[in-house]
Amino acid sequence: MADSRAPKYHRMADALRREIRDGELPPGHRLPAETALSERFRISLPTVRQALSVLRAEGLIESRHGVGTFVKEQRRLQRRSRGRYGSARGHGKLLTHHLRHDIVFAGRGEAPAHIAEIMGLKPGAEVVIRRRNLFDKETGQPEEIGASYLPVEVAGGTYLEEPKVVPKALFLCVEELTGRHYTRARDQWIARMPTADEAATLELPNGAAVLHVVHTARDENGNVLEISESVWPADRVVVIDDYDIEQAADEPSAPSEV
Amino acid sequence: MADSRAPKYHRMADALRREIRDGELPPGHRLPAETALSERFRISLPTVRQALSVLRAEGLIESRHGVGTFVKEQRRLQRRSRGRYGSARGHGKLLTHHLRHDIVFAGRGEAPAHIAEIMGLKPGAEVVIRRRNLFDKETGQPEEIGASYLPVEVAGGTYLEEPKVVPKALFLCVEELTGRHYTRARDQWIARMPTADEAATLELPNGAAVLHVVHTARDENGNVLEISESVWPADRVVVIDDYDIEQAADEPSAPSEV
DNA sequence: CAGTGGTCTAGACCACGCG
DNA sequence: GCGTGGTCTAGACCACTGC
Repeated sequence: MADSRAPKYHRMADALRREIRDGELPPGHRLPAETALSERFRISLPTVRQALSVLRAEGLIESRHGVGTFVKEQRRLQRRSRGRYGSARGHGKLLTHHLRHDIVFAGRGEAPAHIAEIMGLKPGAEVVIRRRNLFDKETGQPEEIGASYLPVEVAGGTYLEEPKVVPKALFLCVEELTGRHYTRARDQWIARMPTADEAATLELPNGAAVLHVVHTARDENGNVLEISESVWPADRVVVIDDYDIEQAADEPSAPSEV
Repeated sequence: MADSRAPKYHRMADALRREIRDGELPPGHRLPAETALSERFRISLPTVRQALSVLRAEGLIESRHGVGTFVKEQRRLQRRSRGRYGSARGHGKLLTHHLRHDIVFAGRGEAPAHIAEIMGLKPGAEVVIRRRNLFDKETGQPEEIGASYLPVEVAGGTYLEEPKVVPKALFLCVEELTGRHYTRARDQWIARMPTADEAATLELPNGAAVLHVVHTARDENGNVLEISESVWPADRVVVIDDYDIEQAADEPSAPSEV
């Protein structure tokens, strides 16, 4: 860490990183101005900015134009993936009651390429789409971008095409409407840089990544009932999945004499 | 995208990004030297470098010191999370046969803070640790850093303390050795910047993120049997979870005459 | 208005990989 | 030796925020 042969911006980033981790620079604290840091570390302004850009990419600091550079809250908020069904089977409640749901869109639309591919449809085929943005009820901060894609034969002509909050977990609505059963699921996890739209919606600082999960649910015949995807600001969340582990089915039944 | 009021480095990044997406700059292709890009876009060298750093952070390009800047393979390799048990219950095989396992360490050690906290132990308490690095068998490229932490009362004195590849999925070993059953699990997903060690082990380019999952498995009494964590290079993988969706327990049993 | 970070330039020198 | 990207400097001007 204190390698004196390391680049200056690297050593400066290390020094500031340590001060942040050790609490000398607590969350919310304003760092000295770049010109002040330049004098303190005896490093030129461009190099100071390079060091800060490293910490910005790590999510440790955040710069506000015209205001200053601040130590970010390091607390990651726990967010629940929508990929679990066990608890909702019991009470049917949504797990996101502390978030405000904004239905951005609900109705028919063209399936994005990666969705059409999973569903086995041609690119641009029509599906039922529900888009929503989720905000923290207290701070108003955007916390999640969500979208659900349902085949027309599953959700066409139902209230799922209407831009209203559904009365219970989406999969319970689909099962009730179709009589088909959610049987098997696949979650695909990706971390990547945001699109311009995502960066704007989630109010992401420059260089921040997103965590993206694509959840595909199928019935017992392998037909897709629903694809839902969620996009979170990567540096602000830890996404949690709780689930039961199925017990061994082929476990030999205990011999009676043992 | 083509906003003429956008910063130069942003417009240049957009232009190159489009050329890469459209295949004009195919994967593996070498970009013109920074000096050539500077002339082509009529942008100063530092600003060209700023534009390239954006694309580097997105994982679209990779620079090799003294050689050049190249378009990266955009294929994300599918990696399976170790959080699923269903299929392994059947055949007991590991799902990572296309990867080479290097056991880095196996034995007693101090639990890292976040592991000790989940286990309800004091920081630095002794646990059984198994660390491994996984490499692609074909390319030799590092693909995953893995670690498993087991309470001493679970794995102490067993062959799990020996630095050898286990004969089957770890959870089957633990169930066999202890007679306890994996019952409930929690996965915690995080995307973050790598530590210096991780960046070196995974051969990550500057600014690349990692995808990190902490998997906690408990028995029917809620006691931790195992915590396993995996760290992947975020821009090279999509991590897949397949699982069965439990059917409604309160579903009315089918009438016999139907 | 003063102070801040954001953008941009024109250089210089070094470190690396390769022929 | 040559061309490459990596590091670093000394500036300049602009855009934003808050007083």
